[in-house]
Amino acid sequence: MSERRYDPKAIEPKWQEIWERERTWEVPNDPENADHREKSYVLEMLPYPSGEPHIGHLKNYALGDAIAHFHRRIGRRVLHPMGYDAFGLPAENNAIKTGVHPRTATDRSIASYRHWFHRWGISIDWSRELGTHEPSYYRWTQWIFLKLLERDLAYKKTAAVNWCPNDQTVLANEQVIDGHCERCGAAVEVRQLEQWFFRITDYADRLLDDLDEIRWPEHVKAMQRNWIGRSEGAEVAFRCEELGIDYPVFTTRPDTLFGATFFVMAPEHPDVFTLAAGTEYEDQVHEYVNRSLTESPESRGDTEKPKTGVPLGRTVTNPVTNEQIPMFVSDYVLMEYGTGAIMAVPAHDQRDFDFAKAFDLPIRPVVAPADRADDPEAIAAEQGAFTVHTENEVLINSGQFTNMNSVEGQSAIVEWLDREGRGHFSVSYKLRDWLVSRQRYWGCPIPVVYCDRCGMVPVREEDLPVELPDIEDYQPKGRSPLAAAEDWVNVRCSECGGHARRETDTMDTFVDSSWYYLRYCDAHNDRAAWDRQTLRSWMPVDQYIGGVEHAILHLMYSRFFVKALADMQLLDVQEPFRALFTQGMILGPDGNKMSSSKGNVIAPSDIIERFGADAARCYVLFIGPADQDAAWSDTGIEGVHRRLLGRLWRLADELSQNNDANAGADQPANPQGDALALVRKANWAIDKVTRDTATRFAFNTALSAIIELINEIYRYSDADPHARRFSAATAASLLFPFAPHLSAEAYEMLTGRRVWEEPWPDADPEMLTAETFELVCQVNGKVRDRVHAPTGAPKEELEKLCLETRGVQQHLDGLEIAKVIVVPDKLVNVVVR
RNA sequence: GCGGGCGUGGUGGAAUGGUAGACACGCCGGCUUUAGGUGCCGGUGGGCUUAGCUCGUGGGGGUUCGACUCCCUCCGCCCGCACCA
Repeated sequence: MSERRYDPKAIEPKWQEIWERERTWEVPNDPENADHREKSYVLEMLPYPSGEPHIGHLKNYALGDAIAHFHRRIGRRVLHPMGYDAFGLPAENNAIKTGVHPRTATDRSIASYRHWFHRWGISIDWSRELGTHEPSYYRWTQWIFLKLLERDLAYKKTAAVNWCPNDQTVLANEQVIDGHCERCGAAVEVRQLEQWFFRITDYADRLLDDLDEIRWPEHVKAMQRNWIGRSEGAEVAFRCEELGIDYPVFTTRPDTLFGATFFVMAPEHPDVFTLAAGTEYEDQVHEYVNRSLTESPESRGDTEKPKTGVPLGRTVTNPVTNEQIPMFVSDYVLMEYGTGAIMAVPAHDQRDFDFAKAFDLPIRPVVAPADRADDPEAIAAEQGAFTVHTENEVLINSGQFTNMNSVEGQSAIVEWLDREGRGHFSVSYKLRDWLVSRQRYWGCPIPVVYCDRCGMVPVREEDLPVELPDIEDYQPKGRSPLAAAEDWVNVRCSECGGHARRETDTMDTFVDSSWYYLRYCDAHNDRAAWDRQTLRSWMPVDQYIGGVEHAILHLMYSRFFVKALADMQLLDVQEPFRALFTQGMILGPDGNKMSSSKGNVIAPSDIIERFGADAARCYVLFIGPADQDAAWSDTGIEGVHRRLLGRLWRLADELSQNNDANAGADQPANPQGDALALVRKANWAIDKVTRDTATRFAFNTALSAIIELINEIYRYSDADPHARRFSAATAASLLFPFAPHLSAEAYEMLTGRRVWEEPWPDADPEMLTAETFELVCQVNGKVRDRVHAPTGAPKEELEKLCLETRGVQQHLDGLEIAKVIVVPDKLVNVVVR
């Protein structure tokens, strides 16, 4: 007789075929909301198709799928689609190396990803599948670009931009990490180039404020707040009398204005040469500025290096003291923040202090702790008496503002400046406009042409898409490879019919992925990017799941898109992703990030081959809290394979052999003894798994509860088969979101029904409590005994039971009982002296 | 420097202010097996004078009848940002 055993290779394809054939996970659009079920849009970040999916993808989609399945079975109408972020540099770099068209390599990868998502049994509505590189998709990416252009939210300007010499393209600020290209790691250079930008800075305040409205992890919100970098302060004008020019500065500490003893400009400031012209420092300034501009952003940004700079040979007037203070140029002042010039307050700013020391400039304290305000000399004697902005500081050496606390002093000084016309309240941001043009081939063409006569002309909507032409040479040469496609570049102007040339830059791929979740809602619409009514029936995404690496880029850009499109009355939400879950990484068995160079890569295909998709999916969720990193363990997945899946399968196999007509799979009516204990355990598991899955995404503890239930069914091997069958069917039902194939198989064996068509089980409240419980008996907070007590017994009875126990008696010896705390149905604590 | 988070057995980790260590890995033992593996059952924080007692959640302090959990403080680690005025 051949041994019957759990065989995922037989089970998994069987169910995958059924789901495919019956299109089980497809969900129709319902713009009129005729279906009254609550909608739920569950979405994992779309993959970038490169090679084969890795273990991180498996975790991402196992997570999302568990949520999607759970939502379906609690009665929601679930949208769970899939697509591919298909434009981008890796495919293009591969094309340069191999000559294979990026589309060929990309489509091959997409086929692999699609294959594996099926093989993993992810419940996707495949009817909505899309790739951002398909003209039917990027036609609408171009349409959105034109909408932004119409609203002046897309614009072109010459600016100092980050240039990656290796990838031969510009990069967005967000794509520069420590002065290096986030993609290839080459040191980034600064170049003056004409580029396309999206005006995301217009949305800075709304992007900041609306973070309060969404359920996102605190650290992701913190990163976005940090990146937007809003600071409140004042803009103050410092006048250079010799040239008769006002130079505004931004400061967050206008209360320290009396301590501004010098003035510093960024090397990029357009006026530094004008200012230095004719002074003794003219040559030195030229030399210093040229050196600064050629220095790498990385070494310039080094906060450890000593302060350097050159005097400009001019002075400006401090508007409150009327003193003439000297002007300098120094590379610690950044052109891109504030006004590119600062007032320097060396007594209260470390950087200004360092500069003052290097150049022997006066350091004048103007803020002091309240208890030392009468001793300005002592404060002045202390080097670097830096302060923080609190209610406990007062202004000193500050004219009419002296003795005010620094908070009221700040507003008083700003009001005074305002009255005098020397300054005003102001807000500054770190956020810069989003640079979206790239000098590369494999991206969405920017839909504008440059007419010899009319200048820049947007492509007409009816002429979209501007299709990406095939080219011979993908090699970037400092301009887009598209520029060489002469047939494509040269066109007739849609305005005047004259000669025009196409824009040859393509868009940053983050533009493509900033709106894909909108397209899923109405994926086949060929008259519009989406129907507003249809969009309203699905948006926003109720649960978004992905890696934290997209905390700023993708998640900020998508929020900007939605707000801009909402302002154009094209959609009806203000935020794309109502809730966000950031999954932790799966590390190699050695605890390091997986990389082929370390040789610690676990390939999903091997794992699926050895243990099956269900085991792989359960293991990555069982390994630890899903938002935490965790190291892969081969023995760990074996445990899930054997102790969870194998044991459940054997139970189903054993119990389904029993054809006793009485042994149905529904909850037995009046269980007694072991059967009762088992039925209680099953209901406990229902309650536990439901709460862990619905509210906290604690899949690790949900799976633990299912394992406990299965262990219990084994332990009660002699219990009434009906109770065992019910418990096993319950385990299968609860396991379905995590291990859909085995669960479907086991559930069918036990009940003859399809588990995904069953509602999520409800715990029977009667079965969640027993008639007795174990009363914990404490003396002074220490457990001294335990005793069985009737559930719901009055406090007096519990107190009496506790005091009678031997363990408690032994610790009461000769002591006086001061107090007795009773927690009903739980414990009694006797406080003695 | 600023912001976010973390610190519990040999390991991954459990624990609405109420029995610390669920569940799993590993290890030990038993049964089944010709054997190995599989399977099933049991044990497994440290110490001690072991019916029990005692110590124990990074260190110190506090609140509380009771603290892994709340507050203060120090130490250590991880992540993000960073001459941002």
